[in-house]
Amino acid sequence: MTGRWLMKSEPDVFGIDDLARVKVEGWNGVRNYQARNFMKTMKTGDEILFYHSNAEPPGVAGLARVAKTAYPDPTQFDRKSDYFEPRATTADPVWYQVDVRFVRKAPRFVPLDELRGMPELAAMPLVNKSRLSVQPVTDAQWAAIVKAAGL
DNA sequence: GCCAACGTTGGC
DNA sequence: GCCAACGTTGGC
Repeated sequence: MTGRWLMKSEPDVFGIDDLARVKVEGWNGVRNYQARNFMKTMKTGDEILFYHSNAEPPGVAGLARVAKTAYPDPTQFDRKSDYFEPRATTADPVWYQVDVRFVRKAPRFVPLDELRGMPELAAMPLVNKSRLSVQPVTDAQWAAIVKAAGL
């Protein structure tokens, strides 16, 4: 069964247009255990809603897929990286990433205030003040968002 | 840029 | 194991 997810990214750093350009991106820099654990359960081909956080406005911007399952995030080993993790060793990594492949931009961007107004989404961490940057999406939630976005 | 909400760290 | 202090996320 294909998993469905929502992943947040700040468009000033890496947005849907960046993913469209590079096609495949390693989703590095996740430093939250819950988000990491979700990524570890992702399978190749799982579908991803690409969400723009810290944006004006924030909202769902496009569709992507998991291109490669979880593997150690190399930035954790890089002393010069903001994401350096002193506890991590190559034999025992702490953080993981997946590769994400661009599918398409949303024909219609769906802003957060509209997502908040959709009753199907009331249980989503996204609209419940959670900062969780990687979260699962149920079939009903997926259907509602995909419809609103024209995806 | 502000700051509330939340997650993590570390002293005890 | 508690919880205060601190750091980060992300909407506004």
